[in-house]
Amino acid sequence: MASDTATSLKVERKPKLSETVVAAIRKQLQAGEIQPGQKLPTEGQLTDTFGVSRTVIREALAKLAADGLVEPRQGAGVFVTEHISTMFGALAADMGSKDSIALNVLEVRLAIEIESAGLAAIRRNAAQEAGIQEAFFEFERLLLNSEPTGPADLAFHRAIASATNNPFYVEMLDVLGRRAIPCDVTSPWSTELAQSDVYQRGLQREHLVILNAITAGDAEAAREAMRAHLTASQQRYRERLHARQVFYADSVRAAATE
Amino acid sequence: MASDTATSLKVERKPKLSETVVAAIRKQLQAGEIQPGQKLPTEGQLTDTFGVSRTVIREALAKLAADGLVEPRQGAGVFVTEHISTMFGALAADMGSKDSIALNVLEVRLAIEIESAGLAAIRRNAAQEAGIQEAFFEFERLLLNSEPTGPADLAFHRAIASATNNPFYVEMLDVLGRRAIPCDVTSPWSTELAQSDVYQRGLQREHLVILNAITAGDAEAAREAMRAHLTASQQRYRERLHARQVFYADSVRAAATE
DNA sequence: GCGCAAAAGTCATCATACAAAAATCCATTT
DNA sequence: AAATGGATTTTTGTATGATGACTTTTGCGC
Repeated sequence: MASDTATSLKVERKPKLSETVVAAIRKQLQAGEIQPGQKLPTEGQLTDTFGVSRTVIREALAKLAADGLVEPRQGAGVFVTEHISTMFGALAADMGSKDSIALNVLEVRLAIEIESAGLAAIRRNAAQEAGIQEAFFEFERLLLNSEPTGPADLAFHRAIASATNNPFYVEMLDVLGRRAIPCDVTSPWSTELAQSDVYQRGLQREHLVILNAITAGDAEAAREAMRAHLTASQQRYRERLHARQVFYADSVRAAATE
Repeated sequence: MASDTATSLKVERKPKLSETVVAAIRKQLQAGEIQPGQKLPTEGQLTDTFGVSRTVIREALAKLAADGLVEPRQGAGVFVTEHISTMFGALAADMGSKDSIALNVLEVRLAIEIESAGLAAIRRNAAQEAGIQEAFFEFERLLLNSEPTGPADLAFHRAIASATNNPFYVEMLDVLGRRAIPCDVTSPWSTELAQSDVYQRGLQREHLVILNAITAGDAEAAREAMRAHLTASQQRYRERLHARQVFYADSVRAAATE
């Protein structure tokens, strides 16, 4: 009964065909390959390009329509919705890669993620909960193998946003996360300290608190755990900025004295 | 801009068959006729009970699954999700996808504003605190003069976002607020009930709690007050959507009998 | 009883056909 | 020549039947 998720380390869900199609079209829409208000290829064309039946295509389009990304009109075609991408476009446009901006964006992301953790604790279903656990254990596995954990970290947060059943949370996270990823990933100056084992162990410990709160269905605890995690990440980010500053100062001084 | 539907009083929506089925099943789920974790009737049975093709049934089930209410398992059946938020299911029950999107956006805005209230309590400077107070008393003045308070309400929230000293918060608020404004402003269908004096008095009372918490520098209290305010607004929004639905149903019935 | 294979039930996908609405084309009319 | 109106085509919505994959249950042999 309730022990279904107890021992399920790997969930190995069957990726339904329609979901892959949804992902593909989503990517195209986010890349702006089809402008808002414009018509998508017809169902017939899509069946050809993706090599699946019209049933699958229709299911995928229905899902996109449910998320408000497209809008089918009988006899006319399927059209890209206006407002969504413009919103994200506006946001994504004017944040560069400056550190001060990154900190501000991180702060907005904090707001989004705290609330999404709380909602995930309430609204998640079994599959979504399994998805979060899966990402958690993937992080664990990579950590033991000393492989880069960045993607798994992102996947963990993304799974939580997805468990809110509000598609805007995950979209928001995608847009914000692409610009300012707090933890590690491929920032050119965070190669050594940030990737240390104790550092990542600490991350995982914080993740566990979040995971426990969500599986327990405790929204308040989930929010608090996520807040603690992200404020700690914020702090680590600041420290790294400071460390880089010190490093530069030292190198400048060394160059002057030699 | 968004007033394209203002002059078209009649519902120009063709209710897709699947949407009818979705509404029906949603109502059943909400009524608790099928307990969480239990299996729904099979697709074949549903085709009989609703008198539509299996295509429609599948589309409806896919939509319910997209909202996280049910969870299909190949070879086993379609099961009701364990942790369903009755709130969400209820509010998305019988409205078009457009309103459902608006509610999702509103939910994101809730996340942003809660955190911004907390930050404003900590980071505000004297001028910003004065700005928040000014907006508050402007609302009061308009209320006494029976003038529309919409802009002042928006200004109050904007002043709080501005007091975070993080420009992204106010920008976020602008982008989100332009799409889905929860309070009142110029929604074409919120002319009477929503503008009542007691309604706006209630808003102002909630505003006061927020203002007090911010001026006291109590971030936790500010967040809680803002959360209370916005969830209450969400509730009011829901009720208005429902009222509109009833209105349309009445007008349709009247048109049929005349 | 227990284990295992067969069978039935169920969702996922495919293929085809027709209906309905919109867009386009074209002929008729002004 | 321009405009109007209807016929044709395109495209989504719905219906139907069939097949495969997966899950659950049943039944059989031991």
